[in-house]
Amino acid sequence: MPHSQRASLSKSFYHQPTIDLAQALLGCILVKETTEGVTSGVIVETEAYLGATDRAAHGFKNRRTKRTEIMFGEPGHAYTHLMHTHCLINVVSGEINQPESVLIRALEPYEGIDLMLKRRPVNKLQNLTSGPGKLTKAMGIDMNDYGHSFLYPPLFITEGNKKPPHIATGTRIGIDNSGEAKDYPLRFWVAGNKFVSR
DNA sequence: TCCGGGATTGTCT
DNA sequence: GACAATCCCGGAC
Repeated sequence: MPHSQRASLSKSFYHQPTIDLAQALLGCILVKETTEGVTSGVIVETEAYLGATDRAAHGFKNRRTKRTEIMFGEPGHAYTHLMHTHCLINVVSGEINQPESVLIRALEPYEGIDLMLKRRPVNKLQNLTSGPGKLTKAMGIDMNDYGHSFLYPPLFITEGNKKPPHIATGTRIGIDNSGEAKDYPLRFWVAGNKFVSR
């Protein structure tokens, strides 16, 4: 059975602490269904953003705006936002009124690779979804997905097949202007995987 | 209304 | 390694 037909992860999965969730998501499958077809990929890289106390997070000091609103709600929803010309996707975590999230930074392509290549032509498969802006374009994820629940199609997450991966840890990418927060070890990836962003 | 900046990527040197 | 592309968001005025 293709992963796109498997059941999504349960609601309780998203209620674990943000750092635990960031690691638990590694090896799971992100699926997006559109009229063009189904695409999916194994999550191989994530970053945790700890909300009120994390200067690098959009929810720092509980800053609540139209953009960050979804993070103050229930975990398990999609927080999409624009960065330069790209759309980035996060999994909302933390309980109500805790603006925390997990950024999905890289995928290993799984289903619908032809469709992903059509949306985002690249020479090497390794470049297809190995970055937060790359994977959203390849899968057709955009601001229309803001606030969508990962429990249901057309955008959802299923359990992976493989055993729990070996997880490597490091500092987050692209937040050099965030004071001491730039040194927090909140980036997680599948050790040795070719599709990690860097 | 204006202005500065950003959780990126691709291209050029 | 450096830098431009490109555009929405949020704060200031």
